[in-house]
Amino acid sequence: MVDDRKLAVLRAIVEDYVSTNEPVGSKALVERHNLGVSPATIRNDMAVLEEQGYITQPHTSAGRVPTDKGYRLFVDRLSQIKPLSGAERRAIESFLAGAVDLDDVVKRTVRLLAQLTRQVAVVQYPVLSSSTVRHIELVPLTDRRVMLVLITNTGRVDQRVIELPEAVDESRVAHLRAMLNACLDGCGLDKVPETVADLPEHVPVEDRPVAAMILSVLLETLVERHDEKIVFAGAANLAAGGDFTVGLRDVLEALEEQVVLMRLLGETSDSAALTVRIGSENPYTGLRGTSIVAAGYGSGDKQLARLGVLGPTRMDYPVTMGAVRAVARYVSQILAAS
Amino acid sequence: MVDDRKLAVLRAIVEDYVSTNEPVGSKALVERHNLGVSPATIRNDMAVLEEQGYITQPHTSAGRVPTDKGYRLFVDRLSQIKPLSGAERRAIESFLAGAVDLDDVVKRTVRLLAQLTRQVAVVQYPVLSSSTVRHIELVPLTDRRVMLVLITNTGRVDQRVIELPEAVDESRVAHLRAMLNACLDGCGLDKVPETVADLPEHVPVEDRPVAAMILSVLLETLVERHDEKIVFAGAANLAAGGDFTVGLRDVLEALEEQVVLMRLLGETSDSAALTVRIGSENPYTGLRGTSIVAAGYGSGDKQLARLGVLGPTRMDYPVTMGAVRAVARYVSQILAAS
DNA sequence: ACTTGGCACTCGGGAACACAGAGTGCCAGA
DNA sequence: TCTGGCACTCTGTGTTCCCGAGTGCCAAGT
Repeated sequence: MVDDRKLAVLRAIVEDYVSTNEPVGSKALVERHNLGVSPATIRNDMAVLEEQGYITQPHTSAGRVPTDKGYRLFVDRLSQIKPLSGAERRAIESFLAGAVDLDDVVKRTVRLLAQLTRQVAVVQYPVLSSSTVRHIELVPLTDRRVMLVLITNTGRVDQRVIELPEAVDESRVAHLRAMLNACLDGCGLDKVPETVADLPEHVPVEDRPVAAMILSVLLETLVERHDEKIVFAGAANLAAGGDFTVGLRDVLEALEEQVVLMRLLGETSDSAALTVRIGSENPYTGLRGTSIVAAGYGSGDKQLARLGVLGPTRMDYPVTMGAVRAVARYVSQILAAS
Repeated sequence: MVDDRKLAVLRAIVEDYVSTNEPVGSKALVERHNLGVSPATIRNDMAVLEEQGYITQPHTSAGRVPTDKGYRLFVDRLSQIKPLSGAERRAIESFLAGAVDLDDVVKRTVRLLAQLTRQVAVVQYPVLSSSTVRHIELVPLTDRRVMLVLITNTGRVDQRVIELPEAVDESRVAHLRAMLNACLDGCGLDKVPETVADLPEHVPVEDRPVAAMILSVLLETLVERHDEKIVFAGAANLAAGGDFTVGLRDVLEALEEQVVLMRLLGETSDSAALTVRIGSENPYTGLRGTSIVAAGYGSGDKQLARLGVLGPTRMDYPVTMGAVRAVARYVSQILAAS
């Protein structure tokens, strides 16, 4: 039914359409690729492919365009991820190596990815729950107010100002701080709730309200900030290729909607592998016409979060996938080293 | 030469053009505004205004459109900043009041401003140099590596990982930390360099290389992060109004170019007042056709940074200016309170 | 000196139309 | 199963035409 030549035709159609952005016809196809058969034969194949739903024609008697299903087949079976050139690899490496802290790593990564793929890049901050507590700091601001700073082994720093129920002097704060660090240093963030559960009982009675308040904020911080933070870059690339003159608005909206982005990147996050979501496979309405290529990254074997790019369905999947995979690997390296 | 009625005509043209987005002709003008004269008279006035460069016609025999110079005159002399409604004020207040830390304040502010003005909002993080050191923390990560965390009175937290020239144990780190805090607590950030200048001499000889390293990173942090951080939101609004179908790319690029944004917001930052920069007054090429309305904000009398919106030259200046001013004030309040 | 009505003129934008070109589907023959 | 040929169907483009909104100017009125 779908023999080898038909697959070759589909591949050729995808490749040509991606590079020219115009519906591709049977004649042009045999000219550009040496398929060894005549246009008429191709036409027959195309008719079959269309019936199967892999390609479609914008109007009667125009060339064919791949459908989402066609792209899917292309990605799954017809294409090979294209590795980056040596020069690109070196560029990535040196660019990422210059990062000074986690924020910087993320910022550089997202820019790099955007530039490399000429698409919109999206990077999720490392998920807290798979990291461990490196240090907890309590900084007295006034006598009824302290700042809680949480530092993790991935270099992430979270801060919250806490309004205390009563005035507390420095030494009590110092004591609480010491206690917190003693309990939690090196503790996995997902373990924190159970670890602190009975902590208030080990505290002098008069300190309990304060301790309870601090712990509740600490837990809140862990939960709320869980994986809330996502950054993107390269929105200008959306306006570049002639695609998206319509729908651009929706895409921009989705990009600013952290929740939507989260779901796009994360919904498949059980696997660290390269994930491609094509057009209508996408859960979000405004993102028909866009595809997402994402990969997990993390230090060592622990997966921390995901990153990827978002672009028109009509994108160069082999190259994009290569870039995303490479960047994910390099970021993992960098993070593992710090 | 430019008498009252001509000014009234200019005002009417700006108002009509802003609301309809179509060149406005003499007839429509007398219909919509009761100017008490005939279209022919208006035509004469318009001819003069055009000669003076305040308005122009896209093609011979089309209506008139304000020039940048025309908008400028409108903003300076013909319009009154429109205060927000009570409901809007309350909404702002409650929305900003929910912020938990500085990051959150900034994030909420930028979203609020974007939503309020239906334009792209831009907020610069408070400039470090006008804040003071609240606390400095050194966290040992490994024996040759510490994390430096700098907390300011505005709630800003900066972090840097430092590679030490030699192994250092906890107690030495604790000692250095104590010393740093003793010296710098409450110190204005702009005063830090001179304050720490002779610090290494007060340190045991064997600690000097480490101390010097830490101080140099601290100074770097102050300088580099000086006012580097800017966030924006509402890019989707660009695609909304029919403006910008062309040039959108440039605008998006500018938005991601921190440096450009900085200059746009900051170049007039000597004054805390409301600043409007219209179209070609703008230093950046890609931003012809866009205007910027910005204001300084800060706690108390100290100006910390600037915020504003960026939109098409054809924007509703009175409303936008009102919104920017109001938000700047509320943010200042919130920051002063924390 | 300013305002007004009248009038001829100028464009831009939309509708109607024709036409070339690319592409298809189908059929009969190899 | 492939191929060449042929008739057919579209889209996109260019042309022409016309309407309407708007202008500039002039001469007359206040």
